[in-house]
Amino acid sequence: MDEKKYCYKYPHPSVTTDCVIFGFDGTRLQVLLVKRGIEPYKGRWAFPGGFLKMDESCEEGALRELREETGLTGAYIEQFHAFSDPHRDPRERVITIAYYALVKIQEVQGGDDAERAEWFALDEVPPLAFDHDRILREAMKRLRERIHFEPVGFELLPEKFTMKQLQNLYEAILDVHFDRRNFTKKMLHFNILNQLDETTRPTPKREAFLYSFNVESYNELKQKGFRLEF
Amino acid sequence: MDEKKYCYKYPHPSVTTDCVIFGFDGTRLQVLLVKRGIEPYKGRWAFPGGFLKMDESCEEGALRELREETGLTGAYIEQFHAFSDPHRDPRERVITIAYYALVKIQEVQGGDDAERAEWFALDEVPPLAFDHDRILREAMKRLRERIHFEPVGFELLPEKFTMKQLQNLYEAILDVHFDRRNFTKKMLHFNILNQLDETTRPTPKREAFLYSFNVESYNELKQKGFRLEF
DNA sequence: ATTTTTCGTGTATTTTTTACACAAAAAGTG
DNA sequence: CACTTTTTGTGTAAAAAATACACGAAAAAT
Repeated sequence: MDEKKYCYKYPHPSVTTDCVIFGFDGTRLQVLLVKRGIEPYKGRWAFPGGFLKMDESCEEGALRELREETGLTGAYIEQFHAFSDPHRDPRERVITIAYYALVKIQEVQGGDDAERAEWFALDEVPPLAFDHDRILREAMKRLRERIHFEPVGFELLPEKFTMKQLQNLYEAILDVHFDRRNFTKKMLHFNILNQLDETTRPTPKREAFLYSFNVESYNELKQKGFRLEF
Repeated sequence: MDEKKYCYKYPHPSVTTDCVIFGFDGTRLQVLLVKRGIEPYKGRWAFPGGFLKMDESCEEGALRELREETGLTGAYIEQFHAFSDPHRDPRERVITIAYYALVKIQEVQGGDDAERAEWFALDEVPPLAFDHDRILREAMKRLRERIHFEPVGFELLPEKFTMKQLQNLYEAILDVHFDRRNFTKKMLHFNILNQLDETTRPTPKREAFLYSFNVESYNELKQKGFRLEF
């Protein structure tokens, strides 16, 4: 029989963490999904996540699940919402604390013990398990706000990137279009980019300058309470 | 004996909601605290909150606790963070989903069955129970961000208010100072204010125009994805 | 009547945003 | 090799927004 040895005077909900993992392929935003191997929603795609242990904070739990299910370690994660509809899980009362992670997509491919994990472009995400469709919408909404206060590119782009990639990223997240020249001008004015001497090696057409983020300048700027305007 | 009849195969944390209630007295931001009547932290001030029931969402739970502990009904609340340090409550593992409420302070005074509730100006908040000091800091941080996307004055100011009150509110939340003339100009350009024919009745010195928010214009503007800039 | 406080208002200057076009680099084509 | 195609770097003029700033009028207190 399954022994139920943890007893309480009042009913307690289960608590899970789920993690929406964002990556950027240079053109489009992507999310990493895992295929569920068990009921409910067996065979459906979902965000990696699972039950919280009693001796870990939600952040620790989210990072652990990330590692276990996708092989990702030390990702940048940020909590964005707790989902608590009493019937969001058909089995029992489960509250999930949702995080989003920003990862460099090219550092994730391969090396994962989770073959069940797969990247999907945002506009090609299949119907998800549980209320994960809603979770994704909320994650996007939060990311869109976040980008005004933090240069999320730090986490999503490779060390070296072109101005076009950076612009593509902002356009993908905010779903807008910028004039190429004005975007460059504005971005450089923030003074948080290093223009490198190198250019793109496997050049597509004409080779472009590479940039990297200047963490020191960014932190300095942030101290003064600035905002990235777009 | 205290019967423990709710049993699970794995340990479950307790889940509570807590609510940081912001009000504005025309000059300063205030928060509503309740004095704890029981251990732990008996006699310390804390945010109203309590255990979540199994058949209610966190939002419902937060609103219920608000009503029970302060008499407030139908407040505007917004979830902002789940606090989950394994030792944040000395008794047992408790995860709290924290909300902030924005209320019209003048509609709250009196009428409360909770005499234990009291308003404190932000810079006069006493040391709080549990990790509520941290919760307050996070709530402020979130409110400060929120104000760039939503006119929080809708909820914090009375129906009719003066431009000075509105300016004081923005200054209190953002902790900055604006030029009176420039603030007025900018605010009116958003076109979400109705200038009323009335002026302040119990006039302090010279009477000032009263304004109200124009919800329709605001919603229109919001649809287009605008941002309040300050 | 005088003083004190708060209110409403406008303009000139600076800064930021926006719109916009051409020449050079590389690759692909035949 | 010439030619075409795609992508890159770059600057300027016009419009809009942000800023700095001062005085006269209304009301209350004395």
